[in-house]
Amino acid sequence: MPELPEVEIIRQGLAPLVTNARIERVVLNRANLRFPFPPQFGQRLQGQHIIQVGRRAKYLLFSLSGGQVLLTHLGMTGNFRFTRPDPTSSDVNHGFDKHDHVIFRLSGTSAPSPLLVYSDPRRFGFMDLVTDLNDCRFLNRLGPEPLGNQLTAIGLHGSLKSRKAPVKSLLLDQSVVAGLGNIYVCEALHRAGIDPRTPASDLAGDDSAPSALMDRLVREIRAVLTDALRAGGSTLQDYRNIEGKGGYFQHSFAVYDREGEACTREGCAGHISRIVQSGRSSFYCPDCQSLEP
DNA sequence: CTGTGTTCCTGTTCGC
DNA sequence: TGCGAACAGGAACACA
Repeated sequence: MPELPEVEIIRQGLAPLVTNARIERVVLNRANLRFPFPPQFGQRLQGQHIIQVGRRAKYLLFSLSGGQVLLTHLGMTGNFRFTRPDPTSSDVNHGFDKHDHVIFRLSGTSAPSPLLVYSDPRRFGFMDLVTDLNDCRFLNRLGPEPLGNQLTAIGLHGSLKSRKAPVKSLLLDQSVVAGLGNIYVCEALHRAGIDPRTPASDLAGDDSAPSALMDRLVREIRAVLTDALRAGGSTLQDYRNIEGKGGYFQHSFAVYDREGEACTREGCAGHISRIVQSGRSSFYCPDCQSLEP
């Protein structure tokens, strides 16, 4: 479940290996992932050079020499790796498996193999070829990036003050804050001492200025993402960086997937609860995450 | 517009 | 041991 830190780690690993490389050939092993590939997807990529690898929210953006952008979303289980089929291997699948859906053959790469493979068992990921980044249905409605200075307490206050839905649900909404997923929303709310069920408008308060708690929330969102980045992301089952290695931030989870375990906050004797909000698990400590702002 | 529920998909885990 | 059910969840979409 790659969220912002995991996608950013992949971007950082991929960028030095593919920047300035040429896409020689693209092989699609199926017609669609979550969505159909765009028409002539492979042909339109072939012969183009990769100018740079960027990221917006959980999207990877490969800028191409022809001016277009290859947009990829990893969904739940999407991943990139380089592979070199070993001709002496007895592996009848030549190093590929049934979930390797897209193979990019590159030239001019410093990677150990010219074959960049996109695998995605659950196929929640997708790819698109975008002509105008300012007119892309996937990017148009995205909210501010939480790292950098786009996300502010004032801005978040403005987005949440009129909303009655639980703050947990809204932080998962990519149009409110871009790049958060279930893990980091749970962790940020715990760090900020906010109950995930709190109506967003209660958190925002009546004032036109952001509350201290809103300020705290923004700082904790940044902090948890920064900590996760530093740890190389979180690996539950699928996530791997471009070198095939997992991150280790999962060992620093305070609440996520810790139902029944002791709260790690100093001085708190609580135990982590799991509830379901909008069909998703929320993990929190009932003792130190308050419903009252 | 807002909030909620459904849907897609497969691998893993759990209960009987 | 085996089998089906439940679960995991990003985000588009449908709906009230």
